[in-house]
Amino acid sequence: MGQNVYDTLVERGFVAQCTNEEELRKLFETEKVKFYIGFDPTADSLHAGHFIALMAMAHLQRAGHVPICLVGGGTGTVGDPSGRTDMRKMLTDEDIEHNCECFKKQISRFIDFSDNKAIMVNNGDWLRKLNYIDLLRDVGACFTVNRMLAAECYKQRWEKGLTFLEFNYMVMQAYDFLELNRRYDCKLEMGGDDQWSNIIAGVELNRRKSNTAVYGLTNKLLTKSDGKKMGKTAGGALWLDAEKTSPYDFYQYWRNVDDADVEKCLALLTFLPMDEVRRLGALKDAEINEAKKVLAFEVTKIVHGEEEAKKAKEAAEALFSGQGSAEDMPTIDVALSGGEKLIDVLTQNGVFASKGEGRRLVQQNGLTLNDEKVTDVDYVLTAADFNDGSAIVRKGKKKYYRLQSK
RNA sequence: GGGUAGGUGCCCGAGUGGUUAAAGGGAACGGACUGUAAAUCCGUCGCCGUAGGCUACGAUGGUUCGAAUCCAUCCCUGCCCA
Repeated sequence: MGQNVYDTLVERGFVAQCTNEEELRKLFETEKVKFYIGFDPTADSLHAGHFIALMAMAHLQRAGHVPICLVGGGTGTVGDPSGRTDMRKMLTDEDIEHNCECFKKQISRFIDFSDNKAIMVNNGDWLRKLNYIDLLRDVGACFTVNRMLAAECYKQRWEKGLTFLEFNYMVMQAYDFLELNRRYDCKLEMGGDDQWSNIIAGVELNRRKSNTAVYGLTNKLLTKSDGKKMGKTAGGALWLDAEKTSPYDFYQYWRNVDDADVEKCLALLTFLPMDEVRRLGALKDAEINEAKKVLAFEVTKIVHGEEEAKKAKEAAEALFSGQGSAEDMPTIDVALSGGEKLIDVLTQNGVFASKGEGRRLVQQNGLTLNDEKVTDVDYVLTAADFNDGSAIVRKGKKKYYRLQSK
């Protein structure tokens, strides 16, 4: 113990920008700080990008501070333009509500809400009731357009145009911070580094309206060493929902991160002590695979639980070490009535997006059935392909599927 | 409202009457190499398929033997002016 959480966050690589490092550090020492992070309900699951924020939140909670998890039932109706080149899709009220519920469930898995150790709020509760004129007079007067226009987060939009609707996002988020400060004495807002403009807007609004000193802190975004965003898979985002990204795929994602990113990920995404993180991160060449295994296991454990993490790990090791006969690969039921073409079956079950893709894969030697390369595009499945009712299909090098005859 | 530049495949972006399923790049996918890494190299990259066909260049109509390319109307976006 003893280390200031602020330093913990710095040491683990979370901190990108802070409004006032010295005062915030002091604040952490002198009181239980209520702090908030907002999550806009843009989809029905959180993803890897949110996870890093949740980890930061968890570190602070472990240090005795109180997280306020805000789901953006109000701000979600507007859509944050920060750093984006395109306008966000407008969501229906039903979608927003549904997504908020999904977020709440997921957040509850990472943050301890027992005994008022954390608070969950929805900004729709206050934003949706606001009266336009009142808000303009009360809050709008505190912002100058000149300053807003200078904000970094809109730069991307100068080419494409920014709607007035989106331009207001910053005002709403700033208002959230003011509201949370009034309701809960919330003194700190955190968020991804892309939120910096919105966060300082809130800090300034609090000062103007309440003459209150509050703070802002941004987390580094999860990027690869080459600067590209991390947490993207072929199918899009790396979701925390097991239905959208299976624990196995989730495990594999981290198992395969670049060498250069392993240490950073261990620090940000696991609770391992830093000396262990550094030890693992220092491993070289093939050795670093050990670090990746630890990373994948630890992250999967936090997100999906120890059971699932073990299963994912075992499945992966079985598949990659020898001939895989693991139970945990995606299973496809096949009703053999004679004449089923392998490609058709796999296409129908979404393994290929189209038959053309499957045909191509076979032509390029990328499809394996029970450890034998499939060379015939029109290969027809027979009972002989199934051992004990199942056949193993491998797509490319790493993707396995089990066909099960019924 | 006026002027002007645009809307092309997952994304960016060339193309301006036939040889264009549409250059180039990125992403993605497969192969080689490896450490289930990166980098690199090779291949693929609308759908169905033997040929061949079908669907596609904002939308709808039209001109033409033939249109992403020409015309009309409409929708959307940027910029400038009001």
